[in-house]
Amino acid sequence: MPRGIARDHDEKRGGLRKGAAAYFARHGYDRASMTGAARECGVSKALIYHYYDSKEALLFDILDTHLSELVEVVDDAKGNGLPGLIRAILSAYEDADAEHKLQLDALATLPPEMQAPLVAHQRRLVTIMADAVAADRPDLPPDRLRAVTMTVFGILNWFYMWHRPGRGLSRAAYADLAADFVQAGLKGV
Amino acid sequence: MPRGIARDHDEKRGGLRKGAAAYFARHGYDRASMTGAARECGVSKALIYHYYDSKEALLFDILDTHLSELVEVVDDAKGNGLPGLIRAILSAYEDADAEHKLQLDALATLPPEMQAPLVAHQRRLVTIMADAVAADRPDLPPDRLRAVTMTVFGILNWFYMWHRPGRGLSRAAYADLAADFVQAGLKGV
DNA sequence: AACACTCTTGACCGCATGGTCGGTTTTATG
DNA sequence: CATAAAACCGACCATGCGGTCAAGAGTGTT
Repeated sequence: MPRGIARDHDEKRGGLRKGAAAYFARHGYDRASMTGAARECGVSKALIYHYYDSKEALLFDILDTHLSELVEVVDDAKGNGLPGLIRAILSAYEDADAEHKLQLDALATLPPEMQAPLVAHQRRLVTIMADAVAADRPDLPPDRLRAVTMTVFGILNWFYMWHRPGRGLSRAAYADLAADFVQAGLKGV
Repeated sequence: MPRGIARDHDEKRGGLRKGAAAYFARHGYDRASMTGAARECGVSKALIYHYYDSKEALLFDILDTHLSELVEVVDDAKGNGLPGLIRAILSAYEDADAEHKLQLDALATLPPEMQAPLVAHQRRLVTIMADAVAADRPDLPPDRLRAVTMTVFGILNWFYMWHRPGRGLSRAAYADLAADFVQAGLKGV
């Protein structure tokens, strides 16, 4: 038997994933070229195609890894109530701004069969959040519960669009503000 | 002097703007081809280039028209307080889902000098919203005022991502819920 | 009627892109 | 040490894109 896969195969792949995610997010997935992503990672384009079958497969791996980690974080935090969830999610985005941005504006470009497992992850996040909201407001009918849940995600998902590190409230300070805002808001609907 | 511009020039241009916006939004601005947009509008690609200098110029006109109308609507509604503003914005998005989506994910692809006037419109919207928030909570320091303002925009801008016409709460019902949520939330920060 | 210009088109062009290929180097395994 | 596959690359290819062009049809003005 000849040599198998390199010992650092997974780390290399991870490096490409991270580098490509940053490049894709900065330029927009569609505009970003594989040649550019390769240069950003310091490798040849052909090497990326050694690790990934296609640009789409690379994007899928980026999003799948990101969403899996997010589900894990949220799963661990669901015991701490709605404020705990909000803080956990904002904190998890800390080093994943690129991946998060990609999720919002490139996921839809994948073919349905690749989208499906990613959407399943998203649904799990939504379910956990909805449960946390329902714990505070068990009286809400389903459609209002869903509306409030998506309202919370709107707040969280919008954060990366306006927040500039080092300016204005810190991430942690905003997490506190958002948690307070949501908890108070919940009493008003 | 020979003939001037056709009487229906502006309507034709408006039709292209609307058709192209829908097509761009459905496929994503970068993926969407001018050939496809032309087919959607029932004209040849060359004709679009008769009305617009470039794909970017077309995008600019779509966004500029949309944001101008939005500023107008918001300006008219700013007398009705925060809830009035929220309802006015959600209602204005009613027939502008495509334009709104484009604003969020394609504006950044324009060159800086084309972005500038559009960003100026956005800033005007933010200012008006911030004033409405400050009217309810004049005690908020600037960075918290800004954070709360962007929180409200997060709620509003996320709406199109999860709402499916005919399912769940109606647009108007959600506008009421969002207004209540924000007003209550404001008391908690 | 004659003109000059707009409106409209199908065919075409140069270029950047996603992806491939043949080859060289490296390395785990026997 | 031999070997077979993995790791890696520069050059290449086909396709689809934004944009152009030459030409015809239609129309307000003189």
